[in-house]
Amino acid sequence: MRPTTKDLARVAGVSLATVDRVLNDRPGVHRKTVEKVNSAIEELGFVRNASAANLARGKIYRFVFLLPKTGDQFLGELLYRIDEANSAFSAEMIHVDVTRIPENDPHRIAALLATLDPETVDGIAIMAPESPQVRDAMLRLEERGIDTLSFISGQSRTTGGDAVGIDNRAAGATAGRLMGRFSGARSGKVLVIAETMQSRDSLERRLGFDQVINADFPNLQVLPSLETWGNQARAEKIVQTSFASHPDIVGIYILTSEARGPLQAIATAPHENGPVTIAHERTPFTEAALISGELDAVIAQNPGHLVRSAIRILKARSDQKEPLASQETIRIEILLKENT
Amino acid sequence: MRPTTKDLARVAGVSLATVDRVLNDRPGVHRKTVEKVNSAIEELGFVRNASAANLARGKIYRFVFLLPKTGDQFLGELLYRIDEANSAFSAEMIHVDVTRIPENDPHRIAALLATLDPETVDGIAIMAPESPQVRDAMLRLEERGIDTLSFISGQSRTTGGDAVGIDNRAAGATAGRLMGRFSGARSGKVLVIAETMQSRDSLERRLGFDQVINADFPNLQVLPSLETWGNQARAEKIVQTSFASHPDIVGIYILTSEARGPLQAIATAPHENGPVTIAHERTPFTEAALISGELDAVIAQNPGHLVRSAIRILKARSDQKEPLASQETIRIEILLKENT
DNA sequence: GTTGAAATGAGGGGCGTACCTCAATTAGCG
DNA sequence: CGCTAATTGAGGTACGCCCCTCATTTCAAC
Repeated sequence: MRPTTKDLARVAGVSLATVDRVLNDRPGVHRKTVEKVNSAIEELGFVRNASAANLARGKIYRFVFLLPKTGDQFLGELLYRIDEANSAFSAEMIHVDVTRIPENDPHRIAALLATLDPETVDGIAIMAPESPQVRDAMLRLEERGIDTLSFISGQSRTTGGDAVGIDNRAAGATAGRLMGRFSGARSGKVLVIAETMQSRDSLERRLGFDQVINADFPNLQVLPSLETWGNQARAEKIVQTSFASHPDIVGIYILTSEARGPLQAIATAPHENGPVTIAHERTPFTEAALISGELDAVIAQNPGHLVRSAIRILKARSDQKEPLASQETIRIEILLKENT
Repeated sequence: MRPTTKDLARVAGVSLATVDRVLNDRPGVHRKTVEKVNSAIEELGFVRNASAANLARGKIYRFVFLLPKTGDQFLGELLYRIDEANSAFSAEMIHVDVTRIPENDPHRIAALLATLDPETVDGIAIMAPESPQVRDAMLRLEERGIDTLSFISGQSRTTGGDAVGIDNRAAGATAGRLMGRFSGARSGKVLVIAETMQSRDSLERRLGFDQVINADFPNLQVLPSLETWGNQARAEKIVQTSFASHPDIVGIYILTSEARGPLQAIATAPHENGPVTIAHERTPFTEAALISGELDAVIAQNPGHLVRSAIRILKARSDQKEPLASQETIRIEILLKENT
């Protein structure tokens, strides 16, 4: 039988009321008494029954995911996983909501954050490009008692709050290592394609990529990043131009989470050499491309894990507990045809 | 406010007692009445409060991990993660125990399984080489109401029960792909080192490895598997002999979860070419070897994830629920220096 | 209609904890 | 010593559900 508060009271030689006061940090307990209870906890190995506590409290966890309004297949995957988690965690009194806002409108994001009510929301995971407005709004939310979390792409890690997502510099470096090793002894140029290089994430990936290539693969020369701006026609044009002016392209690195546009552009552009092609994020499209051989490797982060991790961290914060660090580290996954 | 059983009773137009009968599959309820309650559940989106239910039931989950008596750093990691999970899940009334048995003694394993009492144990995760005795014992356990799970290395997947672990053929294939790509255009031989090839896991990995190499990398020739039998002196001898008789070794694949012995053997044996070296499982040793460059890649499965996944699956089975498939799939991880 | 079985209702006690009130005891201070 | 403040105890109610008992109603077969 597991020890209960009754056992604690007995062993500590105090009343249930006092045990309760100590367990819940209520005031008006003598220092000595607190210690008596704490050593009884030690002695018995008492662990509070979370179910009973939450039941008594009537505790419901209400979390929000703030996501971009528009997005690619990766975002779709996230939405699906949030939905899935919502069902799975419902029995544990965890409810998750999704709010979507144009991601390039930091003012609107900040405004929305300002309207959140601690009575209605316990915590929020925010996926938004770095901006002072958002960062400030997050800080103010914390002050008002709503936990915040940078989700995937985010505010700089120095905010104090946690962040869920991969280290993009390391992800870029991983892509760089694969690019270098996969292209073997061949010399030539490497094309880097991004939707935009405005974002911190893209910059970090590029940085990591360049570091590895420059340090260990002098046979490769990384070209300036091409930006598609999410425009297919433009993507095809810039890719075509690149192939034309660089006949010695041996590698292509697609920074963007939506690899579809660039890959289609590459497929339609005439080129040779079978360049090594690496992209980010597992989506139905990249998965198919891996199988077919259009892609040689995909650097990914598990969307389901990202979502559940964010939820667990917010829950732990709400419970004033430490999350299990080892469980909440998002791995930089490397997907090949064989381990997809 | 979340709907409770009271709301269900009201909406369905029945009493609390009947709601309870339906929710817990108790007999003596008319088909029509069951339907009334079920549609009320639908209508309200009722989800049973798992905390309250478990509290009322006095439910405690007691699981056991059956692990080998002797093992390497990977086993140590597993033990640590089990301990960690035990603390983390304690508040949710989940208790985990570890029992260790010499893994090559299927009779003793079967005997131990036969002694388990459903009053004391709800489920067990078993890490043991495939054997008819163990498989039968598992089936009998299931009949007696104790859930069983093949853990990491296991009984063939056709047992009916779940299994937690990676697809070893795919893991071997992944290693093969990396070996092929990393060795570039070079031609030569590939050394395969295992502790033993007796186990199903080793065979499957080798199979997957060979398939990929044979299909896509005709420049590589995979040598017969060397077996160290867990003996360091022997490991060094066979590695040395291999290097001596095959001057053109361009790759080394260590099947064994303990890469330490083989790697040390390789380090002490004179060789050239800087062969591509790939091993399995992340341990302090393989991690260091990745950083130092002694290893080019590691194929791994996350020990913490394995442990928690096993626990969650056993819990779900105990609750008669479906586990979240996407969360319980163990990924075949590829670790490079950059994403360790 | 009678009868027996099946179905349903009403109600209570309990799980371990939170949170509240009020009384009782103790400690500290002048 | 008396007085106030600090500390502690006792007890109750609640949370949502499980599980049990006993009575009552409904139904179907005769």
